[in-house]
Amino acid sequence: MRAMSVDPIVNSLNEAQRRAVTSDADRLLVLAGAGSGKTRVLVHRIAWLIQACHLAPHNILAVTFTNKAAAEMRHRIESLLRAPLGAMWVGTFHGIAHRFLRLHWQEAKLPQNFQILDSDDQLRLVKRVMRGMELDETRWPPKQAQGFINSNKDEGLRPEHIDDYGDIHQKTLVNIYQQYQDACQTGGMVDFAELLLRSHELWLKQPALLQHYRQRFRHVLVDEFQDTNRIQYAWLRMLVGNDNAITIVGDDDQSIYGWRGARVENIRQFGDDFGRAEVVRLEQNYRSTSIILNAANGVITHNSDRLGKNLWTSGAEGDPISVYAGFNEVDEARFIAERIQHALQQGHRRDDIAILYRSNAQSRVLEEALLRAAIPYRIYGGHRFFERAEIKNALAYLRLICHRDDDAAFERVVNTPTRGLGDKSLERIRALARELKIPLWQASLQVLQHRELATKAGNALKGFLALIEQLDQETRGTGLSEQAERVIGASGLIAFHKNEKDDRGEARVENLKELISATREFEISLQQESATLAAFLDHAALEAGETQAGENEDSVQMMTLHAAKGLEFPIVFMAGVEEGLFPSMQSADDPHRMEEERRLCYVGITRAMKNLYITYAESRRIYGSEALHAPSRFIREIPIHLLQEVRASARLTRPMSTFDSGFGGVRERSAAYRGNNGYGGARIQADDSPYQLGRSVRHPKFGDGVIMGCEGQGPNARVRVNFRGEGEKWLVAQYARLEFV
DNA sequence: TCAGCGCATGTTTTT
DNA sequence: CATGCGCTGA
Repeated sequence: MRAMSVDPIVNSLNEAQRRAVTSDADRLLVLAGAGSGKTRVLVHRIAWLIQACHLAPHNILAVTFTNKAAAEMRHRIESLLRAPLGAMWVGTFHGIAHRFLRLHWQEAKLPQNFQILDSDDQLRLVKRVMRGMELDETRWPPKQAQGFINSNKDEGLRPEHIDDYGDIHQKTLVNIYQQYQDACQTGGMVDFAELLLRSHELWLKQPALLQHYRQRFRHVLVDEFQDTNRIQYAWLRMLVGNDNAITIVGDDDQSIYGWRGARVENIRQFGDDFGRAEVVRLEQNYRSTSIILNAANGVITHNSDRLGKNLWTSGAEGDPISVYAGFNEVDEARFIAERIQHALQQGHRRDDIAILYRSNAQSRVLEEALLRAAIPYRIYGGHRFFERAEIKNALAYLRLICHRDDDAAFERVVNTPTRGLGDKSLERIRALARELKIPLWQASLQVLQHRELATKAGNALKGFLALIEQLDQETRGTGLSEQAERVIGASGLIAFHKNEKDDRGEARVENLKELISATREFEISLQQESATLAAFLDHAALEAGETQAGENEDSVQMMTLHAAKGLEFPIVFMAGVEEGLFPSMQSADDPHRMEEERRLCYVGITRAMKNLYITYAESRRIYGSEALHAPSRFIREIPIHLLQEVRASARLTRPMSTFDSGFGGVRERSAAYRGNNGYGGARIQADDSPYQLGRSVRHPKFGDGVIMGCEGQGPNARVRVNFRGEGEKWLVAQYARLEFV
């Protein structure tokens, strides 16, 4: 390996990138603007450390925020070096902290088989603890308590470190935190924030261990440093110490997670705190046209709190940014769908196009518009695979099998599928568990022993305990996938979900089957012997699973602005760019939050490579009622010569011109708009086919529905109808006997 | 045990 | 508006 030339590592880099990659500074801060080759620098620097500085992969630790980023980084390093890097640690903060805790469970005072609690499990546990404290859930929202616990852990604080100011409210929350923590400890459970806090404390209390890792990790590299929170910062600080090297890469202008504890200040603090750092700025952008870049710069310069950086490109100027004012959100969506269709006709791939929005609630109308235009799309976000209820149920069975004391799992499935074990019996078990500070499983055994339950409930409980024991014994020594298959089969979950009356039941059964194949894939991806049930459960908890249906199909990408960070698309639509929505209303009063909104806008704009469309609606239905919003201040912050207003088709005259009125002047709405049917009506159809999109129809068998699409003409036309209850069907017009209603 | 009702609630999200 | 939750009654 050493004989290899380092040329490929540095040749393709620009001057700044090369300085960053080859720097011999112990503390290197790379301020990397959007699209400036951030990941590239990180990847090449690691390769450089290995090949030019002869650092063993074993001595390097690379930390990211998401599993996806970690996987991508490893992959890119390996393909650059053309060698696998088994010994190098690349992972998320949480993944790495977890690894430490697994290796040193004893020193960390955890049971060997401790389990990871995801936020859903955590909330349930918080609720349980609160019920034990007899707190009124309306006065003390469990979600808020959960947030309190997590944000304190993220700050590195234990209950005893929190000052309650003698305030009852605060006192109660601290108390909940304490009791929750006790419950975690007895149950051998660790939540996400705990992974970091615990491993930080582990080093604090075990200097020898810390020393060992300091000797091992000579160089630590961190991606997206602007997203680190306090505990992550402290964790890094401790691991690096005074003698090791650290490279951090980040962009203060892309800090959009302040609301969940990320501290941009960490970047600024880095220099002082770690000792003088060399700073390299990456300002040349390789992604976007200069118009898009200048727009982004125009917006972000309105923030005062910046380290300062100016992106530039040597590339083409490109097309102006299109701004469209929809008269309502349906019209806005219609416009977007129409433009997408146009782009597709020009030969663009659907994958090249993204629609970005501030809040998930916006996706629905957009989705409907794409559906109507028959454009395949994919929505990022929402529930991921391992977070789905049916999957969590199945996993709970598996968790109980390898860990009887897992109370979260116990609670979840003692009565799922329902087996006649009511809340009263359960409460008795919980009470005993609380009293004796023992897990629910053991409490159940005792309750049974003392015959404290009604016969029916008692038998149900006995049956449940026996089922778990039996499955454990039967599947001992069998492979993971076989075990999963057997357990899911015996749990009765399949029948349970099949019987659900919604049409969702079927999908759930499918998901359960997919879970079994996920265990198979897991076996294949690891060596057989390390693919244990416990390992799979960790995997499920730490990687919620990107698996989404239709992932491979070429489709338009829809996601929130947050979810878009780190991605790029030739064509980007930013929808709902209105005051109150984006920037969000709840950020209006706080200048810091307003700056974060602006950074979010900066992130959004810089996702676009060639074409950017900014759209907003003059009127939008929000929470049932209609709201009139002014165009977002962010539009005004873009230099006006970069913008081009897209006017609605000639059929209607706009009541307000975006530019003439100086944004947000006259808000008069003409009667012509009110009269239309909510489908962007007047403008949408010139079609003489009776099967118009959105039209309500009735079918003798399927009942009422709405036309979602139409192919062909005349009697042979095929019509796509979304029936209430029946879902979507394709019908041939001449046989369908559709009635218009 | 489960359906049905009234009520509160309503950004952004990874691990 | 629309969803999700807790509580109530059969």
